[in-house]
Amino acid sequence: MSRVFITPTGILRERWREAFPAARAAAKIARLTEKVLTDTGSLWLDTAQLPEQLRMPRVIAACALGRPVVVMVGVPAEGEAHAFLNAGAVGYCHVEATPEQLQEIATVVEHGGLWMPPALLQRFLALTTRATGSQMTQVQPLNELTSRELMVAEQVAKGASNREIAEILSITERTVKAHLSAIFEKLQVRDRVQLALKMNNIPTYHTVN
Amino acid sequence: MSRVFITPTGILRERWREAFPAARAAAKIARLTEKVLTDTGSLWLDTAQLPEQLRMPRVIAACALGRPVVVMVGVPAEGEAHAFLNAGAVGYCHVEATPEQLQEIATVVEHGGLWMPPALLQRFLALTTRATGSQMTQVQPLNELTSRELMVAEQVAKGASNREIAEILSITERTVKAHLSAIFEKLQVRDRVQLALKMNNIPTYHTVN
DNA sequence: TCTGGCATTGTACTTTTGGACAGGTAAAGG
DNA sequence: CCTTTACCTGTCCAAAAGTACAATGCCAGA
Repeated sequence: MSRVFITPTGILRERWREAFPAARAAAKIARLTEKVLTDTGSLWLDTAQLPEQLRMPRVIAACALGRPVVVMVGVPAEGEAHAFLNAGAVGYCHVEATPEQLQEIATVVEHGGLWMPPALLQRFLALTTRATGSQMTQVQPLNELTSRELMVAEQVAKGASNREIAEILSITERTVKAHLSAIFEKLQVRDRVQLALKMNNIPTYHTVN
Repeated sequence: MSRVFITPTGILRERWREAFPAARAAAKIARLTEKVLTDTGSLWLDTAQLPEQLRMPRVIAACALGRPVVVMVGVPAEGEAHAFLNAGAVGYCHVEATPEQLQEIATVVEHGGLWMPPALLQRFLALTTRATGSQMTQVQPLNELTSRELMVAEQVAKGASNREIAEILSITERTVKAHLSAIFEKLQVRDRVQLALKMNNIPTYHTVN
């Protein structure tokens, strides 16, 4: 378990060292040694001094390493937080966070949690609730589906092929098709792509146009 | 620090005790003693056997106590997760979660983090992204796509057929296919359904299994 | 008991999709 | 000028998806 800080200067800040005496620093992701890459523990990305257009690529690159990534920023911004977390980061905090906070955050993200400033979290949840609130009604026609049909639909929603669905439900590929035909009819979609999107509450080509 | 489980039966499940040997159980929030109320540690609310209309009030009541609340459900549902977390809960998991998972979750929420199943978290973030309209978050290897390929991919993401895409982009259906082949290769998906899902930041069959 | 809905599967057929192989053009850069 | 890259198209083929028509078995409710 090791904490690694990616920061332009390549030097650990005082508070970082306070929080994690064993922490290491690197100026670039490319500089990381094999050993670090295979290790566990959180990865901290300092974007405070980074030009804006460079931040997202860095976050993505950091997340690609497979370790939980916390993005540290100079000025917290909601939109940016969205973007980074959506890109795979699991933490978003201020560069000047106190050592105690840093430790808390590390604990959280290293155990599979998500951390961001409480105020931001509040905003996040409010937003998603609103987003789904309006679309909850769209899930309604799912009631028309029989239990078996629903199982098929759920698999399609995850991108499974007919063969895979047949395998999973222990039925013939033919039967899967039969269910699908019924589903298309009931949900008023024309193919599996639109079904998959509908199951995920995503507007499709024909429902919007 | 104590963990308290609110469950209709008032009896701790096997795995809960395994996870937290010192845990306590209560049938109702009103039954909680003063001592418990002033203590710290997480509060676990079992809603599996609870009628639907009773759940939300319970969650709200539990959150009012000021301790981090984890809601445990029998059947995870996105809309419900939203609602509960928005009501103040900071954890959402299955009642049958393993002791190890429970411990992880406790660690996270007791350190100010948010915990929910990874797949759900994905959906959450994707949703907020769409809700806020921050398009800049088209992440991942989408960078590798050429402009034309991106146009095709975006149409697929909306559920369009090859013929429709050809029409929209004023090219041959054959060309659409050519672009699609390139896209599949670059994004590591096998068909248009998985592409559509990936474009919408939704985990697919093979990426989760 | 009869009926209707559900689940299942079959054969046969059409459409759509995706891949293999093989080109052609146009723009950008060394 | 030559190479690379993106873009576009063609033919051929195979697999997957989807439809039409038909049939069987189960089970719950009238």
